[in-house]
Amino acid sequence: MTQSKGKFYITTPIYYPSANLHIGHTYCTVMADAMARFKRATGYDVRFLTGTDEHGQKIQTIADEKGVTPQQYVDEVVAGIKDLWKTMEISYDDFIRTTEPRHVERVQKIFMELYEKGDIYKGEYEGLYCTPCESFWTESQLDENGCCPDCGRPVQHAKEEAYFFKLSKYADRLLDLFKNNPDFLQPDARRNEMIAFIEQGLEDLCISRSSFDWGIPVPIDEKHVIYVWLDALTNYITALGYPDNKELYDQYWPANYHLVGKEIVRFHTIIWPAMLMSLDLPLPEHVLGHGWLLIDGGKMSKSKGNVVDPVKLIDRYGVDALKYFLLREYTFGQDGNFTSEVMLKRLNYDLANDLGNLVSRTVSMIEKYCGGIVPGAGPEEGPDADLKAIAVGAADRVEAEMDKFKFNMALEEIWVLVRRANKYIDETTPWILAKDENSKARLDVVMHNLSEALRIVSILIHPFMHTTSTEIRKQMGLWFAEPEWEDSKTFDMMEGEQVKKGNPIFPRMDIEKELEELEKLNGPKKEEENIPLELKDTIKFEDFDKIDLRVGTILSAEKHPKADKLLVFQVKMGTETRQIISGIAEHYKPEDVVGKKVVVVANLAPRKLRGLESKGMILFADNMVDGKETLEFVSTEAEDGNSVC
RNA sequence: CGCGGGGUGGAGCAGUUGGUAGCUCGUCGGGCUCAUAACCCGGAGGCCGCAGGUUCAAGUCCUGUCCCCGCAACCA
Repeated sequence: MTQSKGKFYITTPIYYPSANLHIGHTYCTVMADAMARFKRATGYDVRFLTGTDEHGQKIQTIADEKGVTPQQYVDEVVAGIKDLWKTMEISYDDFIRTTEPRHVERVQKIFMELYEKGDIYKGEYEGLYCTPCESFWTESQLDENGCCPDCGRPVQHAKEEAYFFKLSKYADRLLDLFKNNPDFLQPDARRNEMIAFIEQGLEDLCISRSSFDWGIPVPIDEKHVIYVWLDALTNYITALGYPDNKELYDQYWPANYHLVGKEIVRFHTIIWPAMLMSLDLPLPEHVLGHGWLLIDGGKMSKSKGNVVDPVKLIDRYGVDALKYFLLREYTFGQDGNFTSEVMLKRLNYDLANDLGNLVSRTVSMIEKYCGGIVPGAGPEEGPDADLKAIAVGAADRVEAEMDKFKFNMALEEIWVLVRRANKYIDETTPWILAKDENSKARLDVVMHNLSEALRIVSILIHPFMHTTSTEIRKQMGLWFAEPEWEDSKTFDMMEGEQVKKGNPIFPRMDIEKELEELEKLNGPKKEEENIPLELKDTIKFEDFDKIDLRVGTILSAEKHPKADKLLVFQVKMGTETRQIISGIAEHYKPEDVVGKKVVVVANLAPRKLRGLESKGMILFADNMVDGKETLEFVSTEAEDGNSVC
């Protein structure tokens, strides 16, 4: 075993269990896992942490809707998440849940530490309050008339008691952090964003809430619960036992890498460091913000119905295929497009054609020409030297790329070797050598060299796809030995192993057919099974009856002078003509809608939109055509002013 | 002048500190038959959005400009 090169602490975000995880979460976790395994393989003392962030109003609301307690609700979802990670063979060392007593207690201690330092104070969340909306607004959020941006009614100055963290106090030190440590946050582009954010002025952070109670109680004030920042971010140290059981903490903190999505970079590079500064603790060495997986160029979202479920892909293609694809296809830090076709192609070309086929042809030939026994080394000829050089040097190149978190390049380096080995077969033409008894010695050398190449490949891919690695080693007669990273830097280790042909490690797929299958898996099947729609809360008939729907005719329409997305309509409903504004400018030109008969919510409270009043709401149906969203009028031929029921 | 990302051969992308423009797929032609109709070789195809500037030298730095995409402001 290699001597330890030191500790390596890597974390994923703790995920919010308000829904099942999608491929984006999987992506992040797969990267962290690959890095953790790679670091373990190369001799580091690794700690890999993931978990779930389980408090907050949203969870409480969902649980209420489902008629269970928040704890029951998160227990169920989290069990599912752990199952997924188990299926995906994620090698985390610890899984922290923010509802666990160890976390709750430690967060409260940390709260007290900050409080005693004087960095938490009880203040008043002061703002402009809209009573009907139960919302606070800042000056800049108000509409042009100084009224509530939600309902357009006047707001009052109001105060609500809350606890604050003195974030502003650390602005200068945070700026220094970014300016003196260019490696702290990567990719670079994000750094400028953060600096700009700090320079525009940091406000103290409200870290408690009294409007809901699903959270960790503020230790000195039972009316409040600790809000997400202090609760969630601290998981990275509470999981290590800070502050009361510091053995692991002393061993692993500061984190080498926090892996996070680009949407939460700010929390991890401003709020989190500020809290650590206040606690007088070392800061994480690096925060890496990865990009998003986009579907058809847009964000994945439930409402678009384009969420990609990793479980379906794993069921069909296997864990290693999915991991390989995610790590190979995308550039760290950048958004990437996910489509089934791109994935299937990648799997076919790289895994089936290149790697799978290489294993298959090599094992076949050893069985056919060498009685299934890997021959020993022999004199070097022709392309041997080149193959050896690439094979033996691959590990260093992989290490260099992995140090930069370039998973795609690291895998590419391995595939350079895979392709070189395929080429080597063509160059040495073993099937011709086999025809001549005099070439037997050369044939043996060729088979030996190919076996070595595959042995090295099996070691190199182990951190990324260990199941495949194991299968290759099984077929190559190396089942008895654990892959050791350092062994990938030496040639000529094999002799006498008994190879055994198995099933293709990655069967080639018919992409057209697979696409159809995937389509079936996601699409119309639902209709047959009559799966209930995901709906808002059920309302009573009396509630529905409050809505007065009327038929109207659009007399005129024009673009809102001060807004891109809004159209201003004059709608005639029987005796009355009134102004209604809708956010459909991206879908309709004003001249196309004049004369349309529409259904209007006629008794909706008026509201100002960008300065103009809208009295009511026109109904539209959301329509997805070829992945593009359009809006269709809900129309009728009935007379203006008549009610719709 | 709200914030940010991006514009590189037909498609999708890489391009580190400036030094002959790469990869995968597709396409055209060829080779091979050990292998999962897989593998290997070769060709065609790019004024690196546009215009200036710095430099011996710029896709790579600077300025300006056009276009696309997120987010935010407004989608009752």
